[in-house]
Amino acid sequence: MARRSDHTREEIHLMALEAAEAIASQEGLSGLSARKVASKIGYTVGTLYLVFRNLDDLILQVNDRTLSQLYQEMERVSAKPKKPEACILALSHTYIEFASNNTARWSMIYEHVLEDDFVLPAPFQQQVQQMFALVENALRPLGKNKSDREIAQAARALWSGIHGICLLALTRKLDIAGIDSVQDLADTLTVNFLNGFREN
Amino acid sequence: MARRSDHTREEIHLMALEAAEAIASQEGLSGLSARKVASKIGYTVGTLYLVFRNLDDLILQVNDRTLSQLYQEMERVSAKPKKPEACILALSHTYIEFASNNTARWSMIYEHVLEDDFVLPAPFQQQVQQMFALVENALRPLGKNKSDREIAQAARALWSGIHGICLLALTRKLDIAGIDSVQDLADTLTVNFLNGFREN
DNA sequence: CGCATAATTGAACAATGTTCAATATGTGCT
DNA sequence: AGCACATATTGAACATTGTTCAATTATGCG
Repeated sequence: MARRSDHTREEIHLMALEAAEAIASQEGLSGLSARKVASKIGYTVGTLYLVFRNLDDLILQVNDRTLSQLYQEMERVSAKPKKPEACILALSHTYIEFASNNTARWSMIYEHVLEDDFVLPAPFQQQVQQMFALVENALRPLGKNKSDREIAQAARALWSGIHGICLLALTRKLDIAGIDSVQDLADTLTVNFLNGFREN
Repeated sequence: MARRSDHTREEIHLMALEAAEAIASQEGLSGLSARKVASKIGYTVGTLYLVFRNLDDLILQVNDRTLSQLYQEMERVSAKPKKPEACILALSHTYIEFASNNTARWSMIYEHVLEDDFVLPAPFQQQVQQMFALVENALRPLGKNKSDREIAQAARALWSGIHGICLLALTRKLDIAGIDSVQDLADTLTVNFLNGFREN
C-alpha cells in the first residue's frame, strides 16, 4: 500500500491526470477506467475519489489540459507575423496537425458527452474563447468595415467548419483518408470562405 | 416468456430497432442497453444476440435508419426547384432542423466510435455519399468551369463545415445557444463560402 | 400422444463507476 | 520510548454493463 504522505493531494492529482492522458492516448476514452488510472499511479480506486469528484471530473480536467496544449501551439504559430490569409491557413494546419498527432486525446474532448443539465466549467469556456480570439484577430484585417459581432460570428463559423472537417475525417465517418486530404479539405473551406469574406 | 413463433426473426429485428430508437431518443446513447431494448420488446437479452451480432451492430443499424430519414428530408427539399444558393441554404436548414429535432439520435451517429480496424458497412458509406451528392448537384451550377473533383471537394468541405457548426452548437461545446444562432452561423459559413466559390 | 427440433431463457462472467466501513500509518504528547 | 489519536488509504460491496451458452420450454410432426 502506498504509504501515507508519500504524495500530497496535489501530487496525486497531477499523477492521475498524467496517467489518464497516457491511457487515453493509447486506448481512447473507452479504455479509460478509474481502476486503470489508480493502479498506474500505485494507488487504489478509492484514493482517486478523494481527489476527483468522479470520472467525469477527471476527464474534464484532462480535456482542459489538452485544449490548453492545443491553444499554446496555435498561439505560437499566430505570433509569427504573416499576412492574414496565411495566418488563418497556418492556424488551421496547426489545429489539424495537433488533432492528427493526438487523435485519441483530441477526440476525447468531443466524445465526452455532458449531462443534460451540466454547464461547462468557466476555465473550459475561456479556453474556447481564447482560441476563437486568435482566429478573430487574423480575420479582422480582412474585414475592416465589419463590426466586432460580425468578426466574431465569422471566426466561429469558419473554425467550427474546420473542426467539422477534422472530426469527420479523423473519426473516419467521411470517405477520405490521410492527413493531407484533411488539410486539402480545410484549405478549400478556408480559401473560399476568405474569398467571400474579404472586402473589395 | 414470449412464445415461440410469436414473431419471426425479421419482426424481432425491426421491433428491436424501433425500441432502441425510442430509448436513444429519450435517454441518449449512454442510456441504451441490451437489457433495456430486450425488455421493451418483451424478450430477454439472449434473444437480441440471435438477431444482432452485438450492441455495436444494433447501434450501427439504428444510425443507418436515422441517416436514411435525414437524407429523405434533404432530398424532398432539394427536389423543389430553387436557385443554387437558395438550395444550399435550404439543405443546410433542413440538416440543422433535423439535428435539432432529433438531437439524441443524430448525435448517436457521431458519438458511436468505431474500433480501430473497423470499416464502415457499405450501406452506411453510400448514405453519406448520397447526401454529398445533393450538395454537389446544388453546387455545380455555381462552378461551371470547375472539375467534378473540385465540386466534390467543395461539397465535402462546406458540408463538413455545416456539420461541425451543428455539432459544436448542439453538444453545447460552443458558447452559443438556440437553433436560430446555429442557423445564423451556418448561413455565415455558407454565404461567404459561396461568394468565394462562385465564378465571375 | 410423444418425441424431436428449435426458439427462448436467464444464470454466469468479467468489467464498469461509486461508496464507505475498516485498516494501516504517521504524528504528537506524555 | 510508548501510547493514542487522527487521517490517508484501502478494498470489499453494490448495481449495472456486454456477452455467452447450457438448460428449459413450446411447437409441429409423425
